[in-house]
Amino acid sequence: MSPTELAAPSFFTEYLPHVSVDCVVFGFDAKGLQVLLLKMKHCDDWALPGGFVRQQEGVESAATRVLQERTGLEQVFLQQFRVFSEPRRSAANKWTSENEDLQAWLNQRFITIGFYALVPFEKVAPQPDSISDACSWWNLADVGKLMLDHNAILHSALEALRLQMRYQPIGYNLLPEKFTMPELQKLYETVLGQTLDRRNFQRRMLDFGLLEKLPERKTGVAHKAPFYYRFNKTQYDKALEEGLAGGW
Amino acid sequence: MSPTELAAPSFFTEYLPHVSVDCVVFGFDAKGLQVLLLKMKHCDDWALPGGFVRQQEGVESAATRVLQERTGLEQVFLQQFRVFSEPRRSAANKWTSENEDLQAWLNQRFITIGFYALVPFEKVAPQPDSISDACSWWNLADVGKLMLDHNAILHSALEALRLQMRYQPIGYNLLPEKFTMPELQKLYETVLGQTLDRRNFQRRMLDFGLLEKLPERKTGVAHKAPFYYRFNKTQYDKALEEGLAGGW
DNA sequence: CGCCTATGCGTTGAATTTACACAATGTAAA
DNA sequence: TTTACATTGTGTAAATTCAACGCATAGGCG
Repeated sequence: MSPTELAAPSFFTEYLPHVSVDCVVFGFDAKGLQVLLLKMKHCDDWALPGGFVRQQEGVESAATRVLQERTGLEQVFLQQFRVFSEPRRSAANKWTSENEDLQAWLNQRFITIGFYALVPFEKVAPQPDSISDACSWWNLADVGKLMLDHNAILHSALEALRLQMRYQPIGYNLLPEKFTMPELQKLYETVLGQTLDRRNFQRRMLDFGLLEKLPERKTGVAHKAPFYYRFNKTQYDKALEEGLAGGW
Repeated sequence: MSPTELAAPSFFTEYLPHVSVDCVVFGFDAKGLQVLLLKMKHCDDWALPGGFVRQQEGVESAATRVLQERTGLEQVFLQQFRVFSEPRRSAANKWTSENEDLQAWLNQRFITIGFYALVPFEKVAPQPDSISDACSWWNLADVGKLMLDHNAILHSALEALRLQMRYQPIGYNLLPEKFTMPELQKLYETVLGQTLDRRNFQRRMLDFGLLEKLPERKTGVAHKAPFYYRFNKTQYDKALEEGLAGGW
């Protein structure tokens, strides 16, 4: 081996061994709740976007980096929710690659730190990574069998998100800056998986004191045009810190 | 090196590198909420009980093993709540030991998975580990500066516990099998850090349907003797699964 | 220009939460 | 023994919150 080969960058020197991060990226559009998935090379499975932790970074940075690379977004709402570490979860790893370093890296046992992210659907430009050949949104209801235990991770993320909604507001990261009350309600109904009374929902949301009603109405819409609202970021962040009162 | 030395057990072959678990063990007695801490050798700091993850075990098993070794308890309520991974959190590691293997191991960068545990105070037999020379309960209010970022971990665990109380019952793992309503209330007040109305508390707890009133009263107590209660384990576990209604 | 659908705003009764009142019990002091 | 006192058991009324529903209005569409 030549010195240059010895000095060649390796996954084993760049990243912490045995540790990965996986991100459940939620987006929201008219069709409902969407999840960002990667189509893995050399196999039919889709997988959650994931990555590894550099020798000198924290897991949040690693997840932020993954998110930036897959979505192009700099600022995302990111929340770690659980570690998945059963030894057998990695047992199915049977990667083959011309790159021996990569192959050995991927066939390690991994413990993975699960994050969920809430991102503005329409601002995302999905980008596959080096071991996948596609990256795209999937409607939550259409997601099939995923790689390894990624179905369990996805399911767990949704549970964590539903729990979070009980005491923290959501929406700032999932909706465009201006949105209507029916759109906000649709978001809540979709994530919670239940319908809510239109009038009680509106009263409750307004009572939280996070919304600012704009003077303009949505245009080009059939029937009565709803007003636009936007979040008061100051109040919103305060509610994230201190929590909301009740919950659904 | 002889073959036997090569085959000698090493932390690096037994455990996953860079990964640790730390446990915030909560107990409860008449003096309030207690935390189990270890006095580290060769330094004045106290620390949370922690350990490492074997090559073929999950992080929950690792934490359970740590708990078993420090408390003697087999069955404990254990909940992972966050990963602590800032690179600089390990920067303060300056362990020295005659055991070079151990020294190199301890001076790695670690990401640690935080767990909190709820245990029956009076059944615990605290046992120090190999790198500590004492293991004992501390009243939460008396805890001073801990090793590394363990103060932050402890604080974060308490926050997670308070959050959990909003939608899940606690007490089964923190109280003796038979307990009085004032004892249960004291537990809630201590963890939440606020006083609660005695009569409303009782009504609410009973309405949850988790308690069974026993025909006996506490004896040897000044003033009116309160009845004993115990948890209905079936209902309790159901509530852990499905969550409670409201919250404080 | 009326029809239909969805929004804005409001009302009412039920359910829950909160704040107290009062009797009962057992210890300890008078 | 009696009395005082602290604490528990049970109940109730007011206040607040929650849930279900009514109705007028706006705006596109035939």
